[in-house]
Amino acid sequence: MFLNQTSHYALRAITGLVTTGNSEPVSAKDLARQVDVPVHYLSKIMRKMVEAGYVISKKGHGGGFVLDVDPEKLQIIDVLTAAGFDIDKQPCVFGWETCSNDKPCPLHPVWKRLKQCFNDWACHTSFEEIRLESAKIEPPSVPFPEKQ
Amino acid sequence: MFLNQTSHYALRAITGLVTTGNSEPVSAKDLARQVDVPVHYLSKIMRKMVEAGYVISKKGHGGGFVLDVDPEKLQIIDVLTAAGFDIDKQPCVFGWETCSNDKPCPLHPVWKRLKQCFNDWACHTSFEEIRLESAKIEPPSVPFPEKQ
DNA sequence: CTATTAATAGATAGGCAAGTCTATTGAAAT
DNA sequence: ATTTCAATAGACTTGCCTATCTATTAATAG
Repeated sequence: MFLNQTSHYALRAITGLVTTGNSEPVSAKDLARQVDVPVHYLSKIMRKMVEAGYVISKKGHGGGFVLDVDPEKLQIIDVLTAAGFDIDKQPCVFGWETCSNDKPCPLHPVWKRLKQCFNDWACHTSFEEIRLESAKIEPPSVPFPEKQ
Repeated sequence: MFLNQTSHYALRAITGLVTTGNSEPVSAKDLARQVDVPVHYLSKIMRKMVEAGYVISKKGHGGGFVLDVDPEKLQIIDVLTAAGFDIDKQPCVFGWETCSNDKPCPLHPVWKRLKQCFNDWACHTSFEEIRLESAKIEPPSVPFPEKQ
């Protein structure tokens, strides 16, 4: 639910980098397989992460992507924003152009509560937390079946 | 943000019915104009609301839709569900088929928190509350400009 | 009865996000 | 130098949700 495919993929990709926690570059190909995202599509998304400064990309032989931030300092909202998500740009449930706190649509107060709740989650969940939580987790027996 | 167009429209439509609070049928045409949703599309959505038993439809001259529940008893989740939304069917961020509390994906614990938060909101917000909140609100000077 | 209003059903079309393909650039290894 | 690996760029295609259109059914008014 929520968010679009691109945002999901972005979260997956960064989670992938964070949990492998390697200083060696991970190629788009490998990362794509690990987090189950189409390679070329992932590349595009990773470009955005690079532009946002969360990841460094190395071209050529042995190249790939390396995380370039302390997972402690990286919140979910950062990745979503880099992927193009903007909570403030999200129109209210009614399509009123003028909808705002001053001129709210009928669902505004209620909708605002949900937004607030989402925002808290996105702003206060770091990838360090995700790393720690996922460390407890055993991956499924065949995590990402090789595609031929 | 969140949810799809259909869910948004459903919330708008029911909000429209609740806030006019009339026992007279409101035609799809009028409701469509009021809440700014394409008529035919709205009709399809309203069908679902009828099937769920939240609305009664009257055909023919003077017909339309009438709310058939106490707004107090109608929660946002009910309308979303009737519109086809199912929070449990929503796949986790990683596409793992097996993802569950037992075999969670790396983002599962964190994602679960968001779902919980959404769920609380959807289950504990009634249309009576929406009605009350929206009663305080003045609609924009030209709420829904007539289309010609 | 007939005309008119309105919901319903199903088929069809549109638009945009998602995904793919091809070519290019860049870096390392041999 | 040359080959090979890998990111980048951008054009192109696909698929699905959204929206529209047409015909049908149903109910009320006169």
